Amino acid sequence: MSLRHAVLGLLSEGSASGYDLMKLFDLSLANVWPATQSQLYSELGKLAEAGLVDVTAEGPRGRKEYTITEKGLAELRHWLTEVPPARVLRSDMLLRVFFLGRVSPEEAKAYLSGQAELARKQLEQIESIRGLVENGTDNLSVYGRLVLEYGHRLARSQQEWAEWAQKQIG
Amino acid sequence: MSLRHAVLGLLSEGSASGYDLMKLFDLSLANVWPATQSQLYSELGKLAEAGLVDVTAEGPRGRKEYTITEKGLAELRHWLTEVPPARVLRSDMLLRVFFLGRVSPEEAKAYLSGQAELARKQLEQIESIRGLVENGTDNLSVYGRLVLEYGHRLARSQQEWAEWAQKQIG
DNA sequence: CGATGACGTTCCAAGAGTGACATGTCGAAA
DNA sequence: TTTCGACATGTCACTCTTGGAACGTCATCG
Repeated sequence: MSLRHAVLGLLSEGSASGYDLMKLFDLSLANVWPATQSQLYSELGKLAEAGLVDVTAEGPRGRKEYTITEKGLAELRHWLTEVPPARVLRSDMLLRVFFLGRVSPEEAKAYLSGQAELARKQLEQIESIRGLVENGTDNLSVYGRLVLEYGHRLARSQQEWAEWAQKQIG
Repeated sequence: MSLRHAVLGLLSEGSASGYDLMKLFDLSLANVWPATQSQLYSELGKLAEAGLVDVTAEGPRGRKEYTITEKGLAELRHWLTEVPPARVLRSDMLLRVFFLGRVSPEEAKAYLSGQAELARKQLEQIESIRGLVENGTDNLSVYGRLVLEYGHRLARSQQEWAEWAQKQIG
């Protein structure tokens, strides 16, 4: 049910077409709430039907510009302040750890060291992105930096954990 | 596609019925890969059809005991060692952070402090669970402790981040 | 002028996941 | 003996997510 709010959130920063939103998704929310093109367009349709957004302009190539309505804004605020975030952590990576006893200690260690390496790379990537969005005073940038910091801490934790976990084996 | 491997993983530690697996899920994998009863039973059906598990006994009340086959074990090992973990992080909690600019700084801070509190509680909970599974030398316990440690570090990171983030606002 | 690449939308099939409902059996305690 | 809680499986309808196909437009470069 959160894709709906992701879309409302982006539209609350300014009107956009489905195509625009796709690009926005890719460069801001992609790591937090991925969505495909087909999902986006169908969600926009539903949102319009529900009166949470309006089509406020039609451009060339059938372009439709969507604008959030008062009702949509109210829904967004309601979600932000009153709906408790549902935590559903689903981690393929951790699931495997449970069953590492099924393979040799060497293979288990290899898995964990692979994860450490992956986390290290991600850390680097985040640091490089950080430089790019250092300035930027729009809401999405300001709060996006908080999210980025979260990602940074998470990646560091993950790396340290994976290194620690390797030592626990064998 | 991972529920399938979660089930194979549990069955690799010993035969069990759907009902048994449900309980196992709840107390070990629940925080890593939640599953509902209906999902479990239908997955067991598919697994049996695919020859990755066998029904090796039928007990009272229609109980069916499932046992992993050689083919199933092979699939499990293949997944563990050769299939790269797909990382899909989807976080309702972080998604909201992006849009915190839509509400007042006070509300934004309240949200973050709520998250800090939640992480703190989770940390406590993990510490209490830790005491319970301290001993236990079966594979699920040994590797389960690695997962628990991950959860512990994650919760601590999250708490610290939420406290830090609050200070960035206003 | 023609090709190409970015723009832009819509539809569809299939698989996952959710939550509720239906349908019983068995053992033990009141 | 009735009733209750644990045991036990299965089905249904719905939503979410994925990935791809199909279709067409506009501007620009050679």
